[in-house]
Amino acid sequence: MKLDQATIKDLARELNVSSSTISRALKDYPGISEETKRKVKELAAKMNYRPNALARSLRKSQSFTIGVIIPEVVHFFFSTVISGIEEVAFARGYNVILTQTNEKYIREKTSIDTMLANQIDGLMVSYSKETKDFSHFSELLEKNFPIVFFDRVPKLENTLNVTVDDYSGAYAATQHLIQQGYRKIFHLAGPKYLSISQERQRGYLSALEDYGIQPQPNWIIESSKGNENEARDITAEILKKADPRPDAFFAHNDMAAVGAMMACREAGLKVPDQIGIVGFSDWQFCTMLEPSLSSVAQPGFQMGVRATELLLDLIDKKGDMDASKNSLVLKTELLIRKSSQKP
Amino acid sequence: MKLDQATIKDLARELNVSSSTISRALKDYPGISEETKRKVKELAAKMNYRPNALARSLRKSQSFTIGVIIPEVVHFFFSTVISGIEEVAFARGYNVILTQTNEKYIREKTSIDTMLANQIDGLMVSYSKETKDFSHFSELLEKNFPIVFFDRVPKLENTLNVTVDDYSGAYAATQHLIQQGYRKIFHLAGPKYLSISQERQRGYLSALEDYGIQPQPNWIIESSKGNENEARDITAEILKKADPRPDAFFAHNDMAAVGAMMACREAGLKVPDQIGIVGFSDWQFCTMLEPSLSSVAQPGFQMGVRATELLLDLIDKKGDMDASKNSLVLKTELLIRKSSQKP
DNA sequence: CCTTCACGTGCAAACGTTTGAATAAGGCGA
DNA sequence: TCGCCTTATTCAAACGTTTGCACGTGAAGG
Repeated sequence: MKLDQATIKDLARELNVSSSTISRALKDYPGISEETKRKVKELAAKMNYRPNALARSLRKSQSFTIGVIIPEVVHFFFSTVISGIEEVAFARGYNVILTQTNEKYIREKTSIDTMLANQIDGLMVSYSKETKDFSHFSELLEKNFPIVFFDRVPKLENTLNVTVDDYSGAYAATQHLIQQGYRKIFHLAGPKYLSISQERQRGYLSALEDYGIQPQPNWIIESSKGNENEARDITAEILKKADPRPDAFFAHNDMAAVGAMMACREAGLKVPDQIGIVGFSDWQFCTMLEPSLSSVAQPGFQMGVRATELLLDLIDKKGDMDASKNSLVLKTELLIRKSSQKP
Repeated sequence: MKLDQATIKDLARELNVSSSTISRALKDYPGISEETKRKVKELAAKMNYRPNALARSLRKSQSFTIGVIIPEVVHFFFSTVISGIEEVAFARGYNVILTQTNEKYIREKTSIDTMLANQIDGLMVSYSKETKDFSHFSELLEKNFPIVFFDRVPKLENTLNVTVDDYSGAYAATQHLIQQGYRKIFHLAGPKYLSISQERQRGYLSALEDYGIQPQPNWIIESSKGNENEARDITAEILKKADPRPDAFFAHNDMAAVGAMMACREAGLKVPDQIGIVGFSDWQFCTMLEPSLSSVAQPGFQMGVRATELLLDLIDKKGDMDASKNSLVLKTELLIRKSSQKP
C-alpha cells in the first residue's frame, strides 16, 4: 500500500548531483545550467516524481490548504457555496479540507483545532446555529490568522465577511406581496440569534412599515429548524387559530415556504388566489412546484468564489486587509413566480 | 498572520528536558515518570501546544487524510454521501480533502495528482461522466494504494466498490408501474457508459420482459444531462411524436422525472391518471411536488458511511482486502407516492 | 601572473516530529 | 565493593523539502 514515490534524493542519486540541484532545477531557479535542468526534468518525468507536499509545507510553513467549516453539506445553498469555494481554490492551487458541524458548537471547535494542527493557511467559516460564543474565532483573529466568514457572520470587530443582502431581499419579497394586494403577511422566521434571520425579519418589518401596515405580534413565528414539516405544522396551527387569518406568508427559507404551501393546500386554501407565499434562497425545486414558488435568490456560488478570493488574497498579502473596505455584501434577487401573483 | 504555535522544542526548552521526553510524555509512553508527564501536560495546556500534524505525517508517512473525488457537490445524492463520509472520517480522526470534477476527466486526473502529492492515505472516488480511461486508477491499484469506489464504479478487476442495487430498484419501479396498469412505459435513460445507467436500464427491461411487455426501440431515450429542462424537452417531443403514446415514464433520476412531469402537465395530461411517473434517488423535493413523485430511494448517507469504513479498514490493515468479499451493494427502496398510483 | 567575477553546483541546516539505541543514575544482591 | 538490572532520560537520525552560503572552475581584465 505504500506508494514508494520517488524523492528528490532518488533523482539526485541517479544523476550524481546533489538534492539542492534537483530541487532548483525542477523549480527553474537561475544558476542551474539548461543542460542539467533538462536532464533532471526528463528523469523526473520518467520516474514519475511527485513532490511531497507535506515536506514542502513543513519547510516553507505554508500548506496551500484552506479549511472550510460549514453547518451542513446536504443543503442546496451551502453546497453551492462549497462549489464556488472549490473552483477558486482549485484554480489557485489550494486544497480544501472540509468539515461540517451539523450545527454543533463543539464540533466547530474541534474541527478548527484539527485544521490548525494541519497547518491550514486560512479558514472560511459559516458558523453553527449553536454557536453563541465566538472566542474560538476571536483568539485567532487577534493573532491575525486569516479568516473569512460567509453567510452567517459573527458580531465581532473587524472581520472579513461575505454576506448576502438579506435585508433588501426580504424587503423586496414583502413589498412584492403587498403590491400584489396581500395585507396580512405572516413571517416564518429563522433562529433569532442568526444574523441572517434578524436581517430578513428586519427587511420584512421595514416593508410593512413603509406601506403603513401594522404587524400583529403573532405575525412572526419562529420556524427555527427550517424544514418543511416543522413549517407545515406551524402553518396549520396558524391557519386554525390566528385571527385575523393570514393571507400571505414570507418564509425565511424555501423549505419553510414549502411547508406553508402544503399546509395551505391541506386547509383547502388556493395559492396564490387566497394565500401568497414567498420563500428565500431559490432552491432548485422552486420551479418544480405547482404553483412555482417565488423566492429570493442568493448568489451562493458567487459567495463561495468571492469569499475564497478574499481569503487567498489575505493569505498572499500576509498582512491585514481593511475589513470594512473588503467585506462584501452580495445582491439578492427576488424571483417572482406563481405562488405570489394574484390572478 | 503566522500563528507562532508552540512546538515540542519550546516545551523542551522551558522544562529543561529533551524533545524526545516531551514527545513521549504527551503520548503517555511507558518509561516516562508520572511526575514528568504531569509537568509536560500542564505546560502543554498552558502554552496551548498543538502538535504539527504535517511534521508528524512526514515522519510517520501517514497523513490521516483521505481524498474524496466527486462529480459535483451541488447534487442531493452526492452531498448526502459526502455527509456520510465526513461523519465517519471525523469520528475516526481522519481529515477529508474534497474536490469535485464537474464531470471533467482532466480535472479528475489532476485532482488525484495533487492529493497524492499531499500524501493522502487513501482515496474515495465516484468518477466523472467523461472518464472512459481508468488507467489513472489502475496504476494506483496495482501498487496496492487504497481506493474505494462508490456509486459509479469502474470496470476494473478486483476493486472495492460500494454501490446501490440499481437493477432491483429499477425493476421494482417498473414492476410497480405495470401493476398499476400502465403498459407503454418509456424510459428516460442516463448516460450509456455509466454502470448505474446500464443497471437501471437493465432492471427496467427485465421487468418488462417478465411481464410479457415488448418494449419498442423508441421507448428508451437517453437524457444524459439528467436535468429537468432536458427531460422536459425530450418528453414534450415524445408526447407529440411517439406512436403509440407512452402512458408512463420511468426516469433514471428525479430531475428527469420532474421534467417529464412538467411536459405532461403542459401537454394537458393528468398525472397519475393518464400518465404514471417514477423517478430515481428520492431527492428531497419528491414529497413537495403535486402530485408527489414516486421514486427509488438510494441510501446515500449509508453509502458514504460504509465506503469510508471500508477505506479506513483497508488503510489500517495496510493490506489487501478481498474485493469480492468486501464490496457492498446497498439496498434501494421504492417509495410509492401519488405520481404512479392510478386512482 | 594574479585578481576578480560569473557560473554551476554542493554543503548543511532547518521545518517539527518520532523512535531505536545509548547513557546515566540509582537500587539491590552477592 | 562490584556488577547488574531497572528506570528515566537524552542522542541523533530520519521523514523530503528548501535555501543561505561556500566552494571550485574557468575566463576576462589589469
